[in-house]
Amino acid sequence: MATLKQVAAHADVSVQTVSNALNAPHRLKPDTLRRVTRSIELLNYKPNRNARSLRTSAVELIGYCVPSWPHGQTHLVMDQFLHALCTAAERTGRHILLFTAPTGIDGMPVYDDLHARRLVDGFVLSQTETHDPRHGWLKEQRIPFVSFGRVWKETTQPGPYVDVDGAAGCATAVRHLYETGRRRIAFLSWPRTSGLAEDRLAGWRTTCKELELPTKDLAIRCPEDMIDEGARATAKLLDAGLEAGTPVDGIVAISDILALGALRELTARGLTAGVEVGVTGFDDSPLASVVSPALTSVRQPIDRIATELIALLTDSPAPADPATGGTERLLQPELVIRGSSAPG
Amino acid sequence: MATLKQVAAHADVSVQTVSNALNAPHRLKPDTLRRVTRSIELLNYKPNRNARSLRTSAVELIGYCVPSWPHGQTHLVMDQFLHALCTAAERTGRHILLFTAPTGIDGMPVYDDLHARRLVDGFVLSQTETHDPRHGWLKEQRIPFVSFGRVWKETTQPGPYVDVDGAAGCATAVRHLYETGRRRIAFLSWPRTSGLAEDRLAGWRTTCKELELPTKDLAIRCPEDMIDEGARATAKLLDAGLEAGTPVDGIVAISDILALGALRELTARGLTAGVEVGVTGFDDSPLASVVSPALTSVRQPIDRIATELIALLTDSPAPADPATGGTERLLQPELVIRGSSAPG
DNA sequence: CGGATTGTTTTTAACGTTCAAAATGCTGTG
DNA sequence: CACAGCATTTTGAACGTTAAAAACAATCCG
Repeated sequence: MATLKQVAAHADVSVQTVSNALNAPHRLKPDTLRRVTRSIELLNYKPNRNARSLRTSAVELIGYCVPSWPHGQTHLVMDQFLHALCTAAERTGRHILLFTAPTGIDGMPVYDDLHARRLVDGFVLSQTETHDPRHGWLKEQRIPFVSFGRVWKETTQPGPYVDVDGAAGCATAVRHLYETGRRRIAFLSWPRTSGLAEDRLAGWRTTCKELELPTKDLAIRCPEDMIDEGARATAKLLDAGLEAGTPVDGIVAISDILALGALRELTARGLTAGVEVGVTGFDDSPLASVVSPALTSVRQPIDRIATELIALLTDSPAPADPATGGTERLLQPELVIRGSSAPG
Repeated sequence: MATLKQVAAHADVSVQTVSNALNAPHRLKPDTLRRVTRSIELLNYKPNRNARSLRTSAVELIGYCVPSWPHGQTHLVMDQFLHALCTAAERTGRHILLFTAPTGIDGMPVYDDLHARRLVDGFVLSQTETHDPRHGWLKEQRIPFVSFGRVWKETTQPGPYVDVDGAAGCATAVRHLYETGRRRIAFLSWPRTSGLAEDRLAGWRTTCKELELPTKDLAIRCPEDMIDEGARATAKLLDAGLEAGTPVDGIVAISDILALGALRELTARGLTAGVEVGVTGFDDSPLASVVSPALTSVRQPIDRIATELIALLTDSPAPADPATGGTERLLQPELVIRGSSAPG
């Protein structure tokens, strides 16, 4: 494996000149640059990143803690997210280093260790919890990080974040169902403990109010994100609607999994999603396009999220430029319309 | 951030002694060791990995190329796999570095680059294709790697691998259906181009022959791994069975997704999976336990796979010990029985 | 008691890069 | 022609660690 020294000898210049050819080519006389470049190519020289990092104390690696999920639950778009994050990191010459850690504050020693040993420059957090302690901790330790997801119910965010406007996403879903003629639109949610859930729920409620649609008894909290729970909640909604003579004709689900449950319950009752009842999901997971009728779903702009995460983490500290907007980015999701809400 | 030098000064020993305290504690006098250890803790010293790597030229990082999937397809167990891989790597003090690369031979320069710049020591490959060119290439370049998945249709494997005995998995599934009284067991497969598919298909066919069950016209190749395709194939099987007066009563699917299609078609026809027809999937993805009836599925031993991958990659070159079995490991999957094959 | 043996600690020199400062060469100016 | 000013290149030192060899200390044996 060629080293700077060997390239220098080959090109008959000093070691530093070769280094400059790579890191500050404008400093070299065009002629020298050409000669050095040729030697680099000839010897197939690749700079040793460890030596570089030792000198500059920057490793160009970003830590990401691979979430471990409660049994039966999976992040259906995690592979998309990781791919996007990698790609975004690579665009800046960086890479993603995976690690595992206990959840919550118990995991912080691991983060600290990775940073102290100089395995990573900083972290991308995801799976932000309502009172996530990690952000404050990292900030206190002055360890660089950026979060995918806001820290809910805190007055101030303890660091830079990128998030998706879940309220807006659900609002769009409600409006879409309204435009396709639905007038009694229910919401399948998660337990109250999740800030994420409250955000999306609020989007549904506000928009229904705006459109003068009913909301009473139309929001159901499923204890877990499972198909069965979605089906059960849907059954409850349909039954109550029939009894009262005001049938539900739209269902906005907080996740694709719950929406799938709704689809299943509809099918079981001989109803067709997209005809009698419009259904939307959230995340546009791979499942959405694979079921039938295919599921209308709110898609998070994953590539954009990844790009912004990397930018916030690696760009020079907080350009107070109001145009790019400091260190907080709220991105708008997009509704992908398929058969479950509008047949044909 | 404390360095060896500072710790050495604090403990009043030489730098090398501190280094030894960490890397070869048996060489120190117990008394010295105690003193040094105390200083290390007091100063909260963490060795700088870059400096270490520079000196030893081992980075303790393993590269893994995050697969980018054709639209609509996802590896439903990828997050489980990554988690297991991380954990296994961490047990040996290593970590996983993610990267992206073009598929096939076009991606090799990326692998070469990462290795040459000393960002990684070696690679874990997955998504092995039938004539995967990567293995041979890496071997030629003497870049360490290990593969999850065999290279099919080659006389010799160009490197160490771990794989799951798909034929055995399907055989188990067939036997299980047989034991629950099924006598006409079909197989939902993928296109012929996949070695993986042929392996699993062979397991089904052989076992049916052994049990003297019919196989003619009972294997269907779905062009894509999608729920719809599984449903369509199932419909075809059920129709043909009815016509001939010999109804299909068992379905072994090569993936959970296809099995889900089978479940859907059964439901659509008013049949109950696990009662009239037994259905099994492959991979035990999160979906399997979340549908209803829950899906019986062949589970790959993911943790074991990850452990063996890391072991093969990092252990001293090929212990020719026949007990642990050289550099090729074929692991046995396990059938997870749920309602889709045996109600109640 | 001398010398070999073993156990413990220190010294010296690298690993491959970049930073900061110094040196060199060149151009133009008075 | 002396010299300031600039562009280009080289020198020397450092980043934090470990390998190898050397030094030192303690123990054993005849």
